[in-house]
Order: sequence, then C-alpha cells, then structure tokens
Amino acid sequence: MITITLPDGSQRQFDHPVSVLDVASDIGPGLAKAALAGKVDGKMVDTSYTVDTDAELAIVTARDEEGLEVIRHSTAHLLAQAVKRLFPDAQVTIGPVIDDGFYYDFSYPPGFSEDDLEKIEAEMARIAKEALPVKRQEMGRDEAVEFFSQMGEKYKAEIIADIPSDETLSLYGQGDFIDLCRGPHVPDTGKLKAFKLTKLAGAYWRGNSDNEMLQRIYGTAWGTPKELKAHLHRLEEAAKRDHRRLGTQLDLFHMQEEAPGMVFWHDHGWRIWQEVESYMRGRLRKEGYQEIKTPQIIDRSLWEKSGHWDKFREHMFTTESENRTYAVKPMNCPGGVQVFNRNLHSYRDLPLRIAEFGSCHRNEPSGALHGLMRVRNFTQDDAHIFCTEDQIAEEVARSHDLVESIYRDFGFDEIIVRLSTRPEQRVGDDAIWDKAEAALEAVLNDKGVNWELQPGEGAFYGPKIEYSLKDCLDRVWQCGTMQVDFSMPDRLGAYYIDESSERVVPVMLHRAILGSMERFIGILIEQYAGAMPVWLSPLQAVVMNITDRQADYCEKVTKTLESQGFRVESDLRNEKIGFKIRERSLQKVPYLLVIGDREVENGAVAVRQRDGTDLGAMPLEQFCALLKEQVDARSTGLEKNTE
RNA sequence: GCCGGCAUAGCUCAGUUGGUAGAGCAACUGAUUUGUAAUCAGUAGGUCCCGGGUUCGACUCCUGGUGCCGGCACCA
Repeated sequence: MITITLPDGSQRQFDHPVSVLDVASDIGPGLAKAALAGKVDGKMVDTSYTVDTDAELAIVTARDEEGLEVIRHSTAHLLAQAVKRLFPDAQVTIGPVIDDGFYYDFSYPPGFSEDDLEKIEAEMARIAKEALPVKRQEMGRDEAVEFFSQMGEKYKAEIIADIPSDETLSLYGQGDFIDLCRGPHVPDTGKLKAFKLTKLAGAYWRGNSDNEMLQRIYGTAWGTPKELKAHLHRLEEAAKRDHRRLGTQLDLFHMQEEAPGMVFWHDHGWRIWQEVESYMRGRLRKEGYQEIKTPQIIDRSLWEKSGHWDKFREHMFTTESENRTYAVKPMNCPGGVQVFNRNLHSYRDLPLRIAEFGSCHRNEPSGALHGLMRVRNFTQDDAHIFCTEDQIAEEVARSHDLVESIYRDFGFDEIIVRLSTRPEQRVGDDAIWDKAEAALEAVLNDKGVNWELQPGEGAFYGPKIEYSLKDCLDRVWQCGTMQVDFSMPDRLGAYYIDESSERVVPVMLHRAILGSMERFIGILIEQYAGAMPVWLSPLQAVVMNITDRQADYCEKVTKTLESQGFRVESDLRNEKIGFKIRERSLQKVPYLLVIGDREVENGAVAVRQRDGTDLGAMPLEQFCALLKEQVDARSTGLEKNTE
C-alpha cells in the first residue's frame, strides 16, 4: 500500500507504484491534462516518474512558478530541436532558464540573422503541434561523452567530460532530438503553446572572450498566450520609462556622435544633478567629511606608482605635452592621497574622511556604453577614508548606514548588496585579503543584510561591498561601493604617526554612495518614469494665466515662490488653459497653478497636482507651505506616475 | 572589442522594383483672450550618418568607417 499525501493534506492510497500522471488522473482529467511535472518530497520530477513508497506529492502546472520554469526549460529544448532541424550543422551547447524565459547557445560559425529567428520560431510551433512525447533516459558519464561525440556534438561532450565520472546523467529525447538535461520536462511538446523568440546575440563559449563566439537565441515562454501577451505589454510599458527616451522628451540631456559616452546636460537635467549633488554635500558635512577637488590630468608617473598604469593603461585617455605623458584621471584616489600626504597626520586625526565629486574619464569598450548608465566621462561621489585597522569595521558600518539612509531618501527600498572577494590578479598577500574580506562580511552580517557573494569579483587592491539598483527592465547596475584597500596608501607613501611616534601606513577605504552621478540620475529617471519627486523636480510649479488680465499677478506669484527658493516659471503665452495644462503635464511638472480673475481677486492660486487631482483654490501662503512640506519630506509617494 | 540589428526635418516615423524626399508634433508668423490634457490659418525647415564604388542616374545596390540599440566580454 502506498500513501500519497497531497499539498492540501488529503491522502490517496494505491496498492501499486504510481506515476505522477496516474495520481493526477486519479484526482481528475483536467489536472492530468494540466500536469507538467511533479514535486515528490520537495524534489521536481517528470510526470512519468514512478512513486513506489509513501510520499508527499504536488502536481505542478503552469500556474506554479516551478511549472513556468519547466515550460521555459522545455521551450529551450524545443528551440534547440528546431535549430537542429533547420541548421543541421549547428551544434548545441547550453540552454538555461532565466527570468521570464530562456536562452540557448549554438555553435554555428556562419551565424544566424534576424530573419532566421522567424523561421526557427515557426519550426518550433510546428514541433509543438506534433506533440512529441518527451522521454527521459539515464546514462553513465563516459557513455554519454561517447554518445555525444559520435553525434558530432563536441561542445556537449566537453561539458559532460567535466562532470565526475561516477555520476549517472539524464538525457531527454523528443522525436529526433536528444539533449543532456537534469530535467524535469513537460510530458510532450504539445504543452508548449505560448513562447516567442526575442533576441539574437553573440556569447562567448564558457563566458570567456578568448573562446569562440556562439550564437545565443533568447526567448520568453509562458503558460498561456494571454500571459505571453501581458509580458510583452509590460516590456513595452517599461520601455517608456527608459531614461534615454525621457532624457530627450523632458529635455534633460543629450549625447552625440562627436563625444561618445559623454553627456551634454541641458538646463533641466542639470538642475536634477545640482539638487542631488547639494543634497549629498549636506549629508557628507553632517557625517564629518572634508571635500576636496583634484586635477583632471596628472602625470603618468603617479599612475605608475598607484598601479593603474600597469593594469588599465589601455582604458586611460592620455595626452603628451613637452615630452611628458599625462593621463586624464580614471579615478580619484591617487589625487586624494596627495591631499592626505600634504600634511603630517596624527593617529588622533583618524579616521579622516575626504570626499570629492570627481569627474573621471575611462575609455570604456564601445560595446559597453549604455545611455547614462555606462559612460566614458562620469562623476563619482567619491570619498577616501584613512583609518587604522581597528577602525575599519566602524567606518564600514557607518558608510553602510549612510548608503541605506540616502537610498531611502531617493525612494529606493530594494537594494542589491553583494560582497566581491579577491580576484586572481591582485596585489597584497593573502593574510591581508583574509582580514579585509572578513571585516566587510562581519559588517554585513552584523547589520542583518541580505547579501550575496561574488567570488573573484573584487578590485585588484581589495575586496568590496557593492550596492546595486535595478533599471526599468530589471537590469542591475552597481551604484554604491565600499572597498578596503591595504595597498594603495603604501604605494603612494601615505602614513600617519602613531602613539609611539612611529610612522604607520593607514588603511584606505574607497567608497561611493551614488557611484556615478550619471548612472544614479539615469536610474532615478527610470524609477520615477521622469516624474521626479518634488524636491528633485527641475520645475516644481508653473504659474499659468487664463487671459492677459492675470499676467501681472502671475508674475508676482512666480516671484514670491522663487524668492522662497522654489523652482517656478510663469507660462503667460496666449494659449488656452487646456493646452498649457497638457503641455506642462507632459513635462511632468508636479504642480500647475491656474490663475483666473477669481484667483486674482482673492489672492489665491488654483492648484492642480501632477496626477490630475484638482486641489482647488487656496491662498498663496498655503501653497508655499504645501510645497515646502513636499520638499522637506523628500516625499516620493504622494502621486502616482502619469503618462 | 565580439555577435545581431538600426541610422531620413528639432522629436516620432513613412518612403513601393534605383528616377535627387513626405506626415504628425515641435518651431516661426498672424488671427483668437480662452477656467483644468491639443483653437484656427499660414510659413519655414533635409550633405537622407560619413567616405569610396557600381550606374545615364543612388536615400535605395556594393564596400570601408562612425555612432546608436539588444546581448556577450569588460567595468580600477
């Protein structure tokens, strides 16, 4: 007797071993049809899997997150099968599930074109219609290597050869196609009916740029056509928040061919920048930072000392003059250390926190550039904290709190925190790295932060904590960073005098909170879809008259608001009020003040909020107070975004 | 840098098999003085990304660049 316990706690008895599908059928024909896989005692299995002991079982359908994963994984196989049918010379490699979909990498030297995607997708639909049963079989490692080698699939064979020899592997076959896979998979290809190939890209074999470039095909897959459609619609909506599109629409900035990866900030964009910068400056002052400014171009010798010349020379902009070579600074730390070195420091001065809004130039690979997110000229809200080893934990903790508090002010709740540890190429011995990594990890754990480890991703001089945010398409961008550096101060001759009058090399913490001003503003724009919170809005209110009769009064209102430090404009054009409101709404101005004869008479302003809400007429003083409250609170949640 | 795409007016885009370009919005001018998301009329605006080539003729075809977009690699 076998007892199967279902998720709702109910039990079913069988006097013989049963497959997942049997159980589903036993429950009902609808479920049997919807069954994509099963979960037996927490483990995902095929519907054909046989249960021969008492177990907990859940039938997995397209409604479950796991079901969607199965669909996506199976659709990747479907893609591979279609490609093999149409391009027999293509070799398969790997095809994992990713957010909302999957991809599959093929080796196909002639390369695919965009047109090929359509053909492949059509072939996939055909195979799905054939409803080919998907069958699992097992094989020993060596046997599997032999199997795929004979098929001419050398990439598959190579992958399998890396698996320990005593492992048994599973293979999944459907019609004329077979692939190595852990599974589970849908019972037959007919279960796949809502997918779309989305993009074609190159990707290096095993992620290494020394290797061959493969052809990667991305796709998305869902349980129903309706879900697929909704997903595509979400992508369209997200594209409307793209900071590059909004940058043009809202006249914030532009870029042009003559200065690739560099930004021309327009008045409104620059107002956002200045507001962000002055806010940061205020926070830093309170945290006991000094602020400095260092030269844009510095002799090569300093970069040689710091080690950057050796490692990053290819990516530095250089210039020659009178037989000397200079580099446009790619980072601020060597300059910052010069300021530190200019004075003799006592241990009593530490920690010494020195900030700089430093404009850096890096000749990034052309393919890396991406709007404001990845540029060649960016300004870091950089700082270097010189301290003793004992002070590291405290300083890292303080910076961490500062990051969290500042991100909150900007309206970000979801921060991705990662710890990147020693890379292969590095300076400093392992004992030092041990200490530095432990220090960072300890702070994150103390703070109860949910963080993720990125082994080997640290800087060449030290490990780092990275604080990342997501853009409108959920792409992750690193913003803040905290790096422990035991090497640079020594290389650049920094020291302080300790209690016994000895010279000691300080530890240097590199940290940025926003990271790059450009990137952070890019993310802000996408976060708010261009409707910046009042305190950051380039224009906080526009005063508009209905007829010429109210022009003087409008000017007076504007002057009053300006004198209180608000960013305000009059719109006295001879246009209908509806037209002005439309235009300014599209500009996402938070408050529109409509002035007609009634308002003039009562010394009032009629206030319309960005989301369309009419707050009605109120005395000017009351509006001033409202605006002030918004600015002070850095309120972000008041309104919903409007298109 | 690598793979795949794209590049036409300030912006968003049309442009059929090669016959020297068009719309909407914006801009400018005039009329209109208007109460919460588009008043009407007129005018002007282009080295069709840049350089070579094929052709009687190239926005269109070929070729070499540049930039941008989507990925990969990179990211001090």
